Amino acid sequence: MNINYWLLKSEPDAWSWDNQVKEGASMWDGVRNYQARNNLKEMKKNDLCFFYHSVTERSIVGIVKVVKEYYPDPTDKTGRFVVVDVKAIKKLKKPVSLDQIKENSKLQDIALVKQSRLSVMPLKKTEWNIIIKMSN
DNA sequence: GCCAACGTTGGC
DNA sequence: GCCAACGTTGGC
Repeated sequence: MNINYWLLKSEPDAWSWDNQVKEGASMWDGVRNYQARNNLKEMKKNDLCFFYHSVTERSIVGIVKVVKEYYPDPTDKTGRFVVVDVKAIKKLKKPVSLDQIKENSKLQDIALVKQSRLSVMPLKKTEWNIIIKMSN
């Protein structure tokens, strides 16, 4: 099985890692950007995503797994956007901060660095592995 | 809290 | 279909 890797951003004030853990499997809703939506549509069951806290913390804090592939976002009246269901898998031993990511020359291509406003982005396996290493 | 970057909307 | 105006995101 071929797993793909992603990064999901959330403002911890709106939806935090702790919320995700408490909730178990839950919708990743509220995406209102087409590029991000297209990424959601690409996600397959069992794909893994980093959970990133934006704004206040600016760190990757945990890993979630896609447990249900995309379907229409019930919070979207226009019917244009979608959600996936994700579930918390594990917390990183050490959060990996945006600063650390920016300092790593191998991680300069990810959208977190290049396109700060995108909230759902793909990661290469190599990038995923580097970040995993940084968190240990 | 400010503001740059950028995506979206809507008038033309 | 262009582009100005506007709204939002997120780093600083």
